Amino acid sequence: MDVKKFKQLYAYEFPNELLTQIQNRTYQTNDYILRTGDEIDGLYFLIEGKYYVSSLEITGKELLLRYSKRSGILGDIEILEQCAIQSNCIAAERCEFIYVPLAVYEKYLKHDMAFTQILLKELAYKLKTCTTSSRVNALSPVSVRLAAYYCTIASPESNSDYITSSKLDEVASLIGTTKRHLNRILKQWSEEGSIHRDGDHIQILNWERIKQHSNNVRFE
Amino acid sequence: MDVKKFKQLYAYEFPNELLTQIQNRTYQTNDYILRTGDEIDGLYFLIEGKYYVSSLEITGKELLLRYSKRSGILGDIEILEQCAIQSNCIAAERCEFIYVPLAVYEKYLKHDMAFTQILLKELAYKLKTCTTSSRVNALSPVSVRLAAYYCTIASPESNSDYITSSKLDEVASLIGTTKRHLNRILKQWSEEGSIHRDGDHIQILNWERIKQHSNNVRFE
DNA sequence: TTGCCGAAAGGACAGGTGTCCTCAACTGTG
DNA sequence: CACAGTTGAGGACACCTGTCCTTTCGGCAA
Repeated sequence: MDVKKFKQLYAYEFPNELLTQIQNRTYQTNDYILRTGDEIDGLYFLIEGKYYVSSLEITGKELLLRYSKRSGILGDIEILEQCAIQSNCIAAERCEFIYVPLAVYEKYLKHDMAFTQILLKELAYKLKTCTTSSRVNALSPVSVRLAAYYCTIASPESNSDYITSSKLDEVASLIGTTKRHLNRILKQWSEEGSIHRDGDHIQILNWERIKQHSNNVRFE
Repeated sequence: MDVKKFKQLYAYEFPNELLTQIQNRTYQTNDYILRTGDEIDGLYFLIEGKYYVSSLEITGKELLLRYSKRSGILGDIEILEQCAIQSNCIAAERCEFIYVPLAVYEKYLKHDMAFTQILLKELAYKLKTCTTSSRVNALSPVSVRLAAYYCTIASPESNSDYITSSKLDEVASLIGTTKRHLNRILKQWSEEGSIHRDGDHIQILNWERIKQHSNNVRFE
């Protein structure tokens, strides 16, 4: 149980009597953590890894809503609004969560001021970034969004200039466009020498240029 | 002081000793309630009227983020994230707010569980709708957004089929487009007989058709 | 090896949308 | 009344982007 890590990240210590009831949950890359429409069963606190949140359209299209690494909470909206899961939450890499069952929240933590403050902070943060990205998404052309996407997922620590194109198709739907269009943009970037395509991999040759394309937009 | 109204809407009663410190604030149509970049001074609880939240782009473009009537809180993100005001909040009609100075929140209400729960609920609700509209906005053509806009602002109670086009230009930037394009769409709707343009006013002749155009999207 | 199949890339085309510009109507001033 | 300035509508054009379709290529079975 990584409660130490949890304490570090969220500045909160669970009461001792609850320790037996909270769990560790681990997900591998591409695992679904939450699935749209399902019922929520508790709160998930990210303590390691990275995940993304995407939502399905009426039209079958998908849209990347948020990217989270280090400290991020899942299930909060659903529990507070008492609604079905709003979006798909998928592990972008191996993820570890501290899982608090809904019953534990309802019975104890709901009345715990310090804990409530964590949720409050998190929601405010999410809302702020959602607002930003809403704005940006609505007004940025695909090329900017794609560049922003690369800038976002390229963890500064991972030195690999290779971005495993986890299916170009997938990337496309994540930023709300089509593979066709991504190809167009990638071709253009290839021609200007900013990237090199190598089968399923895309090698960024000129990060500066890509950052420039991204226009400072990030999916945080 | 409309604390009764407040209690009704938010199911919370201020401690007696705070009653002298909270205020009533009234805004007329088109008044700015909050202005992007300013410092936040407190929490605003809507108890009467309607306002909208819009945000300015780097490019100078504007985008309608949210429309609120009955019960809506302003200033929460800013206070919790300790940041400058994120968006412009403007009265769409005469608005009344209960205003809680920042100091009062910090000193008393921050530690009040019931009050914190209100904020928590509100944030969850906002986040949920923001997520929805983000999705929708990113994938709906302007015609849908315009229809949705009309459907949203046309309060069911106001029988007037006239929508004061509070400057077509303004509407355009609010839904993230240009006046030119709105003209195109309005002309089309005119031709199909759904609306009638009459100077600065737009008369909706066929609400059903407009609702159809709106594709069930709303800016709530 | 040959041929079929599925995936990926890209060509062609159309529709949505922004920009720029022109024309017409309206307003205020002399 | 005449004229200049302002504002709104709409024409022309170009670009962004999605859809559909063709071509190419690698893998796999006969």
